[in-house]
Amino acid sequence: MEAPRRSSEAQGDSTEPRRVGRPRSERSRSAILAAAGELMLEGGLGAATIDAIALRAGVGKATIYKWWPSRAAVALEGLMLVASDSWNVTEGATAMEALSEHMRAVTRLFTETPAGPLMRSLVADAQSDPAIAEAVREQWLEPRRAVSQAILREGMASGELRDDLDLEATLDIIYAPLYYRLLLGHAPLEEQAIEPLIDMVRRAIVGSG
Amino acid sequence: MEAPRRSSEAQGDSTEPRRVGRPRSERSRSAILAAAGELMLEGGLGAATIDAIALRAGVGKATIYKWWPSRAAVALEGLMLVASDSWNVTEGATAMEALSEHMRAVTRLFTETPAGPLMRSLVADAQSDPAIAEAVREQWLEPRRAVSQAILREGMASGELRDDLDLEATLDIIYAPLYYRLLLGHAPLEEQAIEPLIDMVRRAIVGSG
Amino acid sequence: MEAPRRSSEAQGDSTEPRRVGRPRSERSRSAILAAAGELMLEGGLGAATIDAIALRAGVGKATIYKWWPSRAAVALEGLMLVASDSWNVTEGATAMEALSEHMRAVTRLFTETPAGPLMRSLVADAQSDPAIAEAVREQWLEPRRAVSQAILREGMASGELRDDLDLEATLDIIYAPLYYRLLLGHAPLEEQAIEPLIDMVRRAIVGSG
Amino acid sequence: MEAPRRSSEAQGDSTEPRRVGRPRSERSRSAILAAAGELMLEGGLGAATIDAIALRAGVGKATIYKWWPSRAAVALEGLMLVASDSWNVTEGATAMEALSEHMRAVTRLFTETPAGPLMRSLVADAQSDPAIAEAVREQWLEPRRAVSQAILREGMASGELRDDLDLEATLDIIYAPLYYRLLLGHAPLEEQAIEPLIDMVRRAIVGSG
DNA sequence: GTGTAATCGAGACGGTACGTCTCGTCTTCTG
DNA sequence: CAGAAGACGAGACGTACCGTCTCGATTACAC
Repeated sequence: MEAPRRSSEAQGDSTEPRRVGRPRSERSRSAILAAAGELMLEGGLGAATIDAIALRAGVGKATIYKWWPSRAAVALEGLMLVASDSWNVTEGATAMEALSEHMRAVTRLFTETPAGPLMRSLVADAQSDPAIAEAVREQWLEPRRAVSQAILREGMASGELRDDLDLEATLDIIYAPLYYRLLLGHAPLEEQAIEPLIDMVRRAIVGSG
Repeated sequence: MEAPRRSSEAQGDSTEPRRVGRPRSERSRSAILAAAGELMLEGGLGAATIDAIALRAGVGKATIYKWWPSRAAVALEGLMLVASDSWNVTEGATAMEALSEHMRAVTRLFTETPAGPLMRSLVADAQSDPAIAEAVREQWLEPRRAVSQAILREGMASGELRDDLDLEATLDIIYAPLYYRLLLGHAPLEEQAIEPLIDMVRRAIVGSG
Repeated sequence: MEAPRRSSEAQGDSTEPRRVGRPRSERSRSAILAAAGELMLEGGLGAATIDAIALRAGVGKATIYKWWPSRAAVALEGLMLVASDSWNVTEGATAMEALSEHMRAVTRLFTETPAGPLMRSLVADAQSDPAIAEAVREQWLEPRRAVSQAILREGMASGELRDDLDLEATLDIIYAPLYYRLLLGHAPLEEQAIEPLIDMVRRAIVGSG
Repeated sequence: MEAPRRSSEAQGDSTEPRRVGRPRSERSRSAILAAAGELMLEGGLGAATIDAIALRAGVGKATIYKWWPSRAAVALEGLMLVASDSWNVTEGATAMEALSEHMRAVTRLFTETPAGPLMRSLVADAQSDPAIAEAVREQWLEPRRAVSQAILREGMASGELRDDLDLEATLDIIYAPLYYRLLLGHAPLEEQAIEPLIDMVRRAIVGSG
């Protein structure tokens, strides 16, 4: 996949790429992302074929392929869109309060927005396409993990958390159960239902002293 | 999906089903499972198409569809086969020792056998087919979780583990990171690499006294 | 195809082939022929698959292949059965009367018995299998043409018919329109509807003197 | 079958069907027709499977199914193509001369071009599919019969032919033997071999006075 | 009666072709 | 000249029959 060739939030690269001809239609872009999200919510992931997205969005298939290299890239950008404003870290809170709220926010994101189906689609496609897997890791997972990592470092510095935490392992303990439940569905993924998971995290990382 | 209509481990049902006609060929069954496993190892999950499995196994496609309702059902049975003897619980060990060894065994299973690719294929397909998701949960996840659950109960009774553990959450803490790493690949899934994860589990579930 | 390996009307070959073991079941043979005829009448020729015939007849497929080399062979024998007693030549009649009645008999055979669908099946299969074509010619066409040929020779000898008839061409003029209508269905194939065809034959072969 | 949804000879329907999108590829159309004809000549009718045609033509199977509803429809259009310029009526000739030449032209068409195999394929398929049968009658048989019918009417008007001819029966006498020999192969279908058939027709339809 | 041997039903098997679907690319016309 | 419309080559899908191959059960003759 190697990431969308272009994306909307042009990350300020000064070398603008020959601005000639008809500019990209913003209408198309948002219609495509919306159609993809809707189809995944309505008919499951299998319903969001490229043909179906193009039809629903009133867009030519080539337009999709022009801007995104694969269905997963569309999903990834859709995910970014949906999740864009849902990663606010609670200010002036303890590390454990911030982490708890973060876990609840991820849960709400997965259950109350198209982010859940979009993420499931991404993980599914990532299993057979390493490029998609890498894009998910680099563009989705790592940025989010960085948020929690900062909280953890702060908590370790303040003495609230153990000072011998393995950061990678701790992040896995925090996130893994949420993705595990999203993908396997063996247990509910709801705000209340994850409190026991938060407790497990607390016991594992708060200083025992 | 509703599981293979028949499987190998004929569970001794006394009402034998009219033994007429040519019996099922054991050769076909094992060739199909073997071909599926090989193809997943060689060419990734995308390479294990039904056509390719049939070709590799020297088998008609209809034979596959006769005994398994979907590609995922083949993978599930292949998984059972590969994993059949790898779930031995360490006898006479503490709960934490047993759980540690269990986590290492799962890790080895995923990394050193076709079980890893098979499981990845199953989870991927489960995202767009609820029947597959249910089969994975009922035939794979739950039986394995039952093993750990027994260990946990024993540890709680003996006082080795906290007596206020939420079993579901504990099981998620144990298994989720392994599947998370298998599916996302953001961190290594090796026997040494998971020691920090085992530590996290230990801190979360061993009595703090 | 090369003709049924064995058929019912055992033509008394003295070298009997070791008459031990269970003899052929007459029940199977007639059930197969009946099922084939019924299926062709009911669902068109496409419905008379070997699988369907075996199912309808309550017979194993192998039993069919044991005694007939192809679906066409079954049809051919079914045709013989249906047509067995319908080729009586009118005695003591003029050649033209005999031929007229013969054409009407063929017409009745094709429209009022399974012989029509059976013949259509045979001709269809003969287009892609030369062996079937040959069997149809040798076992069906030629014997019937011989009947008309005898009538023609007699009529030529008696002076009723022209004495310069080309026999092959005459036989084609007699039979071809009937098969043409059976196979293409562009015009009705009924006893009354073929009177004009009989007239054409009369004009072509009766002496003009 | 209901005939190709569109064909080449666009019959000038004023309601043009929204000319947007990529137009149909003429290359594909002719490659498919050519491949079908070649395969029938080379390997018999059984060799002209849709898979084989698509492979030979370098075309996706869906492209064939998009424009033709069945293998027979492809054959029918191939037949039109092959036969397109072979139905010229001899001008300024007697009716009997015109009919004779017409019968010879049909014979040449069946023996010296792919039209023979194509027609055999069509008739074979027509036996189990009424839609194909109707297409053959309406799109092939009737237009050709109309040619002969015109000749017959003229000949009857001029007094060259009997004035009491039954047209349907006469057309059958003319065409049936040719198709009969094509389909059954009991007698040669060559230009010389059909002279006796032409004689039979002459005797049947030329005024006896 | 008791073999012995061929037949029977049932149905699983390796294949081939079917007709449908989705993919990602290409080609044309329209705004 | 960007983009919608949609045709295209490719190839996997799941189904239907093909003709062959086991099976166990059933005959009937030969001993």
